[in-house]
Amino acid sequence: MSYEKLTPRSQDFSAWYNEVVQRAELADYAPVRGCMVIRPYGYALWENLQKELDRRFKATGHKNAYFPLFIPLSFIQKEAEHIQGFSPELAVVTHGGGEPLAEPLVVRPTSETIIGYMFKQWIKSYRDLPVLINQWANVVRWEMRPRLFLRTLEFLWQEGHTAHATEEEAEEEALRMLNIYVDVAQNEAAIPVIAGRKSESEKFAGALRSYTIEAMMGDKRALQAGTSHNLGQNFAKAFEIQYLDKNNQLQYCWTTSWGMSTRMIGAIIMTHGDDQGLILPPRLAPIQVIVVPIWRSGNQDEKAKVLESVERIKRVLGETVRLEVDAREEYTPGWRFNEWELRGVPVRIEIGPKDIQNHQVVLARRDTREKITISQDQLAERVPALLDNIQKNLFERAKRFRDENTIELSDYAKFKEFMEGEGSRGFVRAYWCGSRECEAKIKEETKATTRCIPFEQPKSPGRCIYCGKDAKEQAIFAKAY
RNA sequence: CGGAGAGUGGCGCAGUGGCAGCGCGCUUGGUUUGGGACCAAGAGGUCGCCGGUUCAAAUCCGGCCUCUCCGACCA
Repeated sequence: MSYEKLTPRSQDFSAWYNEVVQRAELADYAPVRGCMVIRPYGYALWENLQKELDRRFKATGHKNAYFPLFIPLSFIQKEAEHIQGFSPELAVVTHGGGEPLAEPLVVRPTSETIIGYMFKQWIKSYRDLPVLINQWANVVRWEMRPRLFLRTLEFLWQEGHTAHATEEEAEEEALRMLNIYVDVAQNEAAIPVIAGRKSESEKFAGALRSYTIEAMMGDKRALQAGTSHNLGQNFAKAFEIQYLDKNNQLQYCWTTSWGMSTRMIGAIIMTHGDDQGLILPPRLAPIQVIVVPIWRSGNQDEKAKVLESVERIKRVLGETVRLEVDAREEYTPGWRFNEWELRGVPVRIEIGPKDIQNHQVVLARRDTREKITISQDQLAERVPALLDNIQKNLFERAKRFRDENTIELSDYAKFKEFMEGEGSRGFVRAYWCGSRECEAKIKEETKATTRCIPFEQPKSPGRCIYCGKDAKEQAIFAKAY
């Protein structure tokens, strides 16, 4: 590990981001362009996020299953908008076992089609509904410009797929799952998000309506952190997912799909990190507390006493918090402090000869880098409370940052000025008439896209920021990842 | 696919035709340890690939490949 300082966030955000990902050992570049290796520390973070999502999916009645990686090309082509949206980024297998394949196989970019095909086999009656399925999987999209965690050719995610008897049920499901994403993003990842509907041009290829949660990153750009789609009957019709209702009438199902990916790890890094490196929200941090013992070398007695206290700390906290000890003698305390700050551990416990003497420890919190000295007797009470406090603080801090960088505008000249130049100055809330033309013009002229039409809207209607015509709703505009 | 930059020990770089180097990391020994310690001795390289020029190429010429960053596209 090098001694070199990270590139400051303010100087070059993407250099900072790449350095943090690699030096914190979250991930590394793979030998194939656009592919990455998720290292144990990064994977542990993903597993914690998975647990929180999975728990909520199961609590709302969903069951996990697994569908194949390969999809017949013809499946993808069945839904018109779907193939249009995905064909540019498909990885296609043309040979197998040394022979050309009769029909090329697509490596799944998402699984609506193959799951739709299976739903057709499984669903016959209204009694079979709803079908509530989730799968944890990898998917492949041949992206032009990859970026660690945010956009890689292969990524990990969960994709939920459900089938319902009525439009209302499907709509309710899509919103229910979006709310779970809001909950996980805000309460686990400490990332404030704006929930809303995607515009027609930004919605999922083949969906009736797409819902999204949008977050603001540390460079004020927007990141889509999760999506949920009401697919209407589009896929049901393409794959003939039909059931007989109570009146013996054949009906098409209403389906949904929803996903959250390893991109969330990128969101966590870019929302909370600082010039020292990563800052992980306690609830998802693989290591919540790192203990750094300190002693003078050659003083065996002192070392024994310090390590004895460390054992006591482990006994007191080991059951309730994810705790590790870094007792490496080849690194000075200062080196270890920096190392664990780079890796984003929320709380550090420093314990050395002075502390032993006074029966105390030093707690250093990662978010504010503040140090507090407490009695060892208070550990069991103070450490979990501190973790909670950090979790809250991270969320509040990120929310404040987002709100400070969100502006409501009604004048297009001001809008343009706000979006001008490289980088981003934040989110704009503005009335928008809903037309594709205005949206496209705005994008062309400012590089800002509609991120979502938030559920929370002002009471009164207004005038479109671009064309000035009547507009029922406001949209969030921003430069996005 | 357009624009920019880079490929030389694990990482970061220097090296404009003549012995392949520096810093960090790594190994060993010793001294250290409350905010990125120090000393000493080591290990580690077909200089991205192919071809050409030359007595001689990391260096010059031609071609190719790869990666990163910025744009178009996207979870």
